[in-house]
Amino acid sequence: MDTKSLIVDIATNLFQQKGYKGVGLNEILKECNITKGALYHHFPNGKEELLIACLQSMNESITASIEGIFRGYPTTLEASQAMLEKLVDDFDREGTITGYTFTSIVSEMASLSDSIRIACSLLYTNIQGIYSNKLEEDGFSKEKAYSTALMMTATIEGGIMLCLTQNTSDPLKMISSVLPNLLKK
Amino acid sequence: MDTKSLIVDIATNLFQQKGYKGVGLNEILKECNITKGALYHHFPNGKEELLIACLQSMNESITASIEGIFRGYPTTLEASQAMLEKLVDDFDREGTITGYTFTSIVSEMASLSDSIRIACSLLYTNIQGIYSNKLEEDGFSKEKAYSTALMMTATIEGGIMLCLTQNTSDPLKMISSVLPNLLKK
DNA sequence: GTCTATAATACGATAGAC
DNA sequence: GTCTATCGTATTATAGAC
Repeated sequence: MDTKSLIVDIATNLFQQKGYKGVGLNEILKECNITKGALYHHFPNGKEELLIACLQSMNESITASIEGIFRGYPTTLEASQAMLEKLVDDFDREGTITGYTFTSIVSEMASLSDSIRIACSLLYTNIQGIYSNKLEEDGFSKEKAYSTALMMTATIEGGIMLCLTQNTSDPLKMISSVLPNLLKK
Repeated sequence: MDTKSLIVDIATNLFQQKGYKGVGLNEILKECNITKGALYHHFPNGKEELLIACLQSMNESITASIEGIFRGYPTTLEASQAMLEKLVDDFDREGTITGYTFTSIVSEMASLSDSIRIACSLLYTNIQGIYSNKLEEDGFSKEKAYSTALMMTATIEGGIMLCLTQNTSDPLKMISSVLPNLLKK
């Protein structure tokens, strides 16, 4: 594996856990076992350039992961519940949720950097698009699919926040059990 | 107004906008027009003690604000839509949402400090309690009221995140319009 | 492409005068 | 109760050797 990918992988993980300002370059370098010279060779504009590379990487892997799950199930309800089950398992195993969104980065940086805000926005658009397409396959009208997909995105995102805050996966479990009501035509 | 309250008020605002790590002491001091000596007199344990005071202050004012709205309307639906309308207005006017939650602090600090995580958790519990009580008044069963209140909390929280990311109040408007479905018995 | 060494600045926190 | 001055450390970033 090349150094640049290694940096992006490790930094991505750290940013998701502690947010952008919560991670120093030294911490990244230490986990990568490299030095400043190497990092600034691959990312001449420093930390913010690295963050944007991480956001793109997350965007691709998260979108691919959700698409994979949604291809594997016939209906939006089944796919969504499988996805939520995965999130619950992740949380119960690791005590945190990485690989679904980057809430901590959004809320921290949305007011500070426009280019980062837009990169985050793109991810939500992609996720919502996956939901929306599947709902249309289920027979929802375009409008109803759009509003339902938005509700799903917001609910799951908020549910993750509640899990992190209460330090239990119960909120996401509850959301999964209530999902059939949300997905009624 | 005394200095301690002034510090809490200004710091609260800054923390909500930029997160905990995103705000330096110097920025707070400058806006307060005081110096380090004054701040450390009122908060001997420094920044983290100040944050906890801010969280308590936010908790009280947010809870009181939502309770006020919920007292003023006969049903959960009407009260919730009034609350969402207020959030939308705030966003359209100020370009950001302060005074409903502290998402940025939660997601940033949940993994780092347990005492802060718990302080954040308390706010969500309070908000959810207000929703839940009103739903029981509406005739919901205790269980149904609980799960519906959780959905409301998650959805609105996620909706705020989407607004911040997309830099538009549309997600919260859409959530408000879909709310009647969520609040069906 | 990676290293070491260093710069310049910002951070949170403390001591002591008034 | 508020000030000034300072400490020690962490921050991002750069220069130059190899």
